[in-house]
Amino acid sequence: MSMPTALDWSVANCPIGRAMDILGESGTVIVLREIFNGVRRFDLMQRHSGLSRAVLSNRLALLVEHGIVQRVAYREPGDRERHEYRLTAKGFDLQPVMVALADWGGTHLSGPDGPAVEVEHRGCGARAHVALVCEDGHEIDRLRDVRTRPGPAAVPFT
Amino acid sequence: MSMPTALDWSVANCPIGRAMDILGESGTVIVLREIFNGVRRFDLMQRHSGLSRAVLSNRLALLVEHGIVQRVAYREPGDRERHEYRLTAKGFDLQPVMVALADWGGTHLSGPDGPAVEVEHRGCGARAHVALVCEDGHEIDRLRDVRTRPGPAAVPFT
DNA sequence: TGGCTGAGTCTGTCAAACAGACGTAGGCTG
DNA sequence: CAGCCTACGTCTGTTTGACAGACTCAGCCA
Repeated sequence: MSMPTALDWSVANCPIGRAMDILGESGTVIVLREIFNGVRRFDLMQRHSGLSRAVLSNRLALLVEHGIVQRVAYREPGDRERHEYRLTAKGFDLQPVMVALADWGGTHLSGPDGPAVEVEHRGCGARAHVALVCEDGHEIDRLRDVRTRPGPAAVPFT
Repeated sequence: MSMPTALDWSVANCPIGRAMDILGESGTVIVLREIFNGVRRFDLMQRHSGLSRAVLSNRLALLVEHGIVQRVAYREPGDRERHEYRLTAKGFDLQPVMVALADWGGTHLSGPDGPAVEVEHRGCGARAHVALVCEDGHEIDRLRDVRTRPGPAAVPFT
């Protein structure tokens, strides 16, 4: 075979697999959507997302455990101490994933009226979307110009 | 409240929610990873991904149903007719999602040796990653410069 | 004829999701 | 200070889904 591909490499430590171990749990991405949208408190998150309390509680614990969100105590005047959930830097780095999802969903899964949410460039006001760029700075507009290759930690597939 | 956010809008037709109705089923993204990596046949896909046959069968049917992959008949000489699974244009448009996931997983979930898979710009050979750009052509390097806003099909949240 | 391969389907068990009730801590109201 | 309200969970019983592994079936091959 002349073209080596990710075919021949073990999938045990694949970054997509590892990411999906966390994000693939049902509800995780929905929770992240709420937090990216500024919903930080349990109750509002539950009502807004429609997830059951048990699952929301579980997914928040999972995200905290992986350092994607952190649980922060705060106290509003005349109220008892509460906690809210905020993105860490690691969590914030998921923004391209979220925008890519919103982009695809808005393009391919919206009704005739268009998407219910858009992503905008703050200040400029234009719609933002994800693009592929390479480290030499080229913007890649033909997606087929991209392929996967084994990285430093690749292990052959048996 | 001076800052309108996606907070106040119904989530029923949210593009991320709709996307996750498909991609959030456990295994869907793993199947897509295999297909993006060029694995097109049931048996190899099953062995390579580690998914059970039943789930793989289900997820492929789901992806076909949503027009993300198509089932194509082919026949190798001296063999009976078989089928393989290929991305449609709609499926191919998921590439930014996959690259964003690989990017994040490679950065935040790899062992000390680095990621097992990288994405390269074919020809140029440099690593590719996702970036946010706005429709006026600005590259957005500070992610906080991006926010969500209600789109044309937004519905108030009660 | 019987075996092999690719591509699924079936079965029985076990984990997880759901709706909805319950618990609890602390402030507030009468 | 008794009882209520709110925010934030946990518990329970039912049902759905995942998993491993056996079974099926079609067609080529020896």
